[in-house]
Amino acid sequence: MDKIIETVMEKYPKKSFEYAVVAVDVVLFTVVRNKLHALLLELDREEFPNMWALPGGLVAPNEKLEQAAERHLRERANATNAHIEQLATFGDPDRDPTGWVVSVAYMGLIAPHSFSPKTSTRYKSIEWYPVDELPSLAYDHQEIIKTAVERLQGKLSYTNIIYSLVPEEFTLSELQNSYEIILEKELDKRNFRKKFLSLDLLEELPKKASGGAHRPAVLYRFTEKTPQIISIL
Amino acid sequence: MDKIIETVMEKYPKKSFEYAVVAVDVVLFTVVRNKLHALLLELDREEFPNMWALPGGLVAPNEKLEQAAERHLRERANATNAHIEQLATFGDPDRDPTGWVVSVAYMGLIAPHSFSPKTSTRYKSIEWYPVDELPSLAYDHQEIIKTAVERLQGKLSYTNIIYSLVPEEFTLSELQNSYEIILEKELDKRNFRKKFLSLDLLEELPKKASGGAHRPAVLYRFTEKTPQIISIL
DNA sequence: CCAAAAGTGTTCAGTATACACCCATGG
DNA sequence: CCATGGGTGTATACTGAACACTTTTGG
Repeated sequence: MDKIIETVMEKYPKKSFEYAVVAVDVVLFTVVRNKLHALLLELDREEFPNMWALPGGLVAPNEKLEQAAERHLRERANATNAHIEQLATFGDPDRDPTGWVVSVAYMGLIAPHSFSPKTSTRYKSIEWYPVDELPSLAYDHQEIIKTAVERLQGKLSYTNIIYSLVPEEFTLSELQNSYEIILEKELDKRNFRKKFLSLDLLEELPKKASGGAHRPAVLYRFTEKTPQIISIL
Repeated sequence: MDKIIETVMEKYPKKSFEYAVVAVDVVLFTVVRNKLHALLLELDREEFPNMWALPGGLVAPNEKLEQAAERHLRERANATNAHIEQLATFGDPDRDPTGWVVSVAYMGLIAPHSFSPKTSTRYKSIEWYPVDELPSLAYDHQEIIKTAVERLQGKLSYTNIIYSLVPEEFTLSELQNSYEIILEKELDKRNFRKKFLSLDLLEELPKKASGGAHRPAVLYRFTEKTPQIISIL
């Protein structure tokens, strides 16, 4: 698989083609340090000095788009088991100065600390960036991230996908906190708990969270981790 | 522009490529005869005997994806002024037997009778088909239509896009009828009128609809035809 | 005993739903 | 005068929003 990609890379021309190069880019989100973060790679190319980009790359022939997105997340960032879904496709002729590259963007969601990003070749570094403090971004990746944030905010309100952004076990306060950070608004604690527990998506665990100088919180777990349409907030 | 496309068509190989061919396909919807219809073209190719396909075709280099979608609607079906938005991208390696074609699908909405489809070369005929009585479809166009119908149903409920599916002037009953057909459920007349009029999207016209053996209905018009997020039903 | 987060119910307002009859017209 | 679709109001249930104090723990 990688051999094919390298072959394509060598042939990658500098100008427009009659055929397009098809790429995938993934906006991988997680919530840490009270901010929504996206995973970014620092480019090591002269055309883009000190610029960052989304994890992604070419799609191989005989490869499905979603598989390509998963593969690049794995190869570039060592991330597996993220929930990913297609976001939108960006194909403006001038979006990549090196030629006609049509990029199918994906949104990925992953629980914090569930993998350790490691730099791959061709990149200087890999970093989680808060989406409101992004560095200088290559291509149209700024626009892609903006689209992804809006999609995430929208889907939080009518689906259960939050399950892929929190750890296996979590407290209701942590869950509420994730919503507040992503939706950028405060929620009422009593209303949130009442509503969320009534949805029957969670099971209470026998143990409790400890660790602070305060009353221990009950730990919960999602009973089902498959996407569902439900009115949440 | 067309010359470039023909050039690409001639080179269109029979097997996989390292570069993909990028195409657009449009699911153009309208509501007529109490059914949701999609526009289809009858193929004239040996590989697909008696099969139908969505209007669409290749994207030219230096062309934006959405422009390509509009152009193909125009060239293949003589349709202009449809509201179109990107739906999803379909890129499975085996979705097109002739090679690796990545298709960016669009959803289009157009008022009934607002254009006259005319057959272009390379197609035997062009026809509106009810989405629940589709003919045999080429490629993965069945799946694309299914995705489009679901998207349309979803967006009707939280946006004002119905404006692009009804004529310039319409009665509230016609509007309600469009909702009922697409959402596949009956709505209460009094509640529908109360709700819709309270949204302040419509203006009443001085004239009335005539034509039946019954009381003439007030005609309305959308005051604004730009997409908005609003809770409708 | 103090600080910190966990946990818990009720009231109110606004919105969604259910429901039935008279009106204006053409034929 | 009759068939057809147009047009109207009220009562009830439900849901979202606002709001403050007690509990449990660690230090």
